[in-house]
Amino acid sequence: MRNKQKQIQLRDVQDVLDIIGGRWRGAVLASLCDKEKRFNELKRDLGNITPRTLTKELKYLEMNKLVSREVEASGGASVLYSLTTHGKSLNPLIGQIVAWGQKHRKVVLG
Amino acid sequence: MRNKQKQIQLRDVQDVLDIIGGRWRGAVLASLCDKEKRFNELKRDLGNITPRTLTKELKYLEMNKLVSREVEASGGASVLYSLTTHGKSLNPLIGQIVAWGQKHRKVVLG
DNA sequence: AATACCGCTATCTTTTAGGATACTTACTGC
DNA sequence: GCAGTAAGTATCCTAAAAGATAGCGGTATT
Repeated sequence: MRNKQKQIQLRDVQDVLDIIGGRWRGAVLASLCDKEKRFNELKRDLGNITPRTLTKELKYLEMNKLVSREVEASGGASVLYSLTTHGKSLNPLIGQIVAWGQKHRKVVLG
Repeated sequence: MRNKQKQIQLRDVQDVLDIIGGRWRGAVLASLCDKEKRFNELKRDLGNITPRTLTKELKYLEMNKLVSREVEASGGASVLYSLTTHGKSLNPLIGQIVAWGQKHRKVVLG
């Protein structure tokens, strides 16, 4: 049983790393933590992500219920991406990641 | 300034995800959180990782001072991999990852 | 001497992620 | 009606990650 538990944990770790891993997903989420954003705003924010990749990442995150996409009804074309409640629950996790990252840099460089 | 801060955070997130990200690294670390292990023990633990990949991941983690490798002097060939102090500092983070992962599965499936 | 396990390394192939670039549709303002 | 911006799609290409498979040097086991 102990072993089964462990297997589940490993699966959890892999799941989560799948979600926030990769070159961009974590960054997209982190950027949306700040506030909701539009497509091109995100694009600028992330520096040199290509639209193709950004689209894919956003779709993936939507599928995983972390991000919601809403078209603003009236006015010009404008789509808002924001974190869902579930997505927001990642916030403390990302906070810890950032904190550890800063510590890590010191350890490796120092 | 606010924006610069944000840039730094994004870099941190990406750094960390580089380390614990990918298909296997997080799982290797999580498995070692439990206790120190030998090569084949890790291999069995992780299910279907190939030796080639496991070797590479372990080397990477060693380089980043997260894992230490020690050959047991006497007796049969036996190598112990364990977390360094720095590696252990990842423990709470991994704990949170597991916790969030479990919650996430419920949200996505439920 | 034969078998078997440990800790790998080597080679080869497949899969995947992601970049580059161009194009499209829809609306706004002039 | 033309340019500009937003929000993407479509197509093609490359590099890197990881899988499959085989083998090797050592030890210990019988």
